[in-house]
Amino acid sequence: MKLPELATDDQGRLYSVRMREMMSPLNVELSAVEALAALRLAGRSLHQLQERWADTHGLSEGRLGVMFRLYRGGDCALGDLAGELDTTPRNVTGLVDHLERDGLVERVPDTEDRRSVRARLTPAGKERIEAIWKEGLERQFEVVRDMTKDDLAQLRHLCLLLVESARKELGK
Amino acid sequence: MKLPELATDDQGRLYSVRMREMMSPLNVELSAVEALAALRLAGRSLHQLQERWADTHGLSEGRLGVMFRLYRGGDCALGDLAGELDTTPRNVTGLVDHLERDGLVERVPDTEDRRSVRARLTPAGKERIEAIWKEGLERQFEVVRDMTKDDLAQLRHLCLLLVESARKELGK
DNA sequence: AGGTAATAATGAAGTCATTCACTATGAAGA
DNA sequence: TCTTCATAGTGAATGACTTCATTATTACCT
Repeated sequence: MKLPELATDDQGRLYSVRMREMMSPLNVELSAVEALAALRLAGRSLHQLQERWADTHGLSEGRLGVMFRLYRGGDCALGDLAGELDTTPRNVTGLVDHLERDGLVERVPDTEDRRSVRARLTPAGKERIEAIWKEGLERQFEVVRDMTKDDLAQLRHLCLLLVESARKELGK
Repeated sequence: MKLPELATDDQGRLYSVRMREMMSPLNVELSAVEALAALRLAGRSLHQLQERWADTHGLSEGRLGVMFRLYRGGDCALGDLAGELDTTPRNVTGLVDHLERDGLVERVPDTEDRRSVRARLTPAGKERIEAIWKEGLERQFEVVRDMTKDDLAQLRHLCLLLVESARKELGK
């Protein structure tokens, strides 16, 4: 997995040399293409980082997300978990299957709605997440070491703008 | 798949209401966590958008990436494809398997290095990618409609900074 | 009440992507 | 040469995630 060759433009901003070489003959406006490609690449890179770290604790990014949500927000119906974690109900079923098999989460029937199944951290699960979440945070700080708070706020804003826009497209 | 509730802060920037509610009792600096979560969310949203669109043309995001690379850059050894598409050689094998099964790409032995296998667009594959790539571009423009060129350049830069940083972490 | 439609979770089947192991080939050095 | 080591692609196994279909419950509606 070779890194894409990056260079700095006249405004001091990074760009992918290969992408510009490949796309410029097409004579189209590149800023959108480059930004979206960079975002996808960054997303994949962060995903890999998270996945690898989670793996050292016997978890995955998705399962970690479930556990952290349960730790911070208390037990929760599977369907609601799907909404909050931005994934499908079917996928949550799989993640919880795995966590349950490992004894970190248990399924609890919902007394109010018998269609529902709630997920809850077991004592072992709580212990596990308490032991690692601070380290996870540290790793996030590490990866943004070179960025200012304002950079981060701007990045957040631009990403959420895209989320809104993508949602609009997806909805129709 | 319920959307996360977004609001605007005092600087006019979007943020996730739920995330702040869940994280603020922890009393940690949120800008990194929020930015990285937003980026991952945006990445997933764009992925979904691409995947759905590609599917209407009988493709997937990954297979589309392979085809576009072959279209713009000519035929290419599988391993090099992996490097350029930021994925693993094994994954490229799978994508090319699928594309070959569909008659869009063919494997060609490399005369210079008999270990190597090169991928090449078939005439049908070339026709397919020529028919759709402009529409794909239009869809990208659509999704960034609300953003200025400078926004996009800044987004690109910040994302590539993160890519560099993540690479450093991954490398060790 | 009784029938219809929405909702919650899951089974089935498939793709993408990863890691590890294996094979075949190439390259470099004693 | 021949031994060793690196490289290219792929098989096997696994996990995440998706869509579609199915089952169970709940809500609605007249």
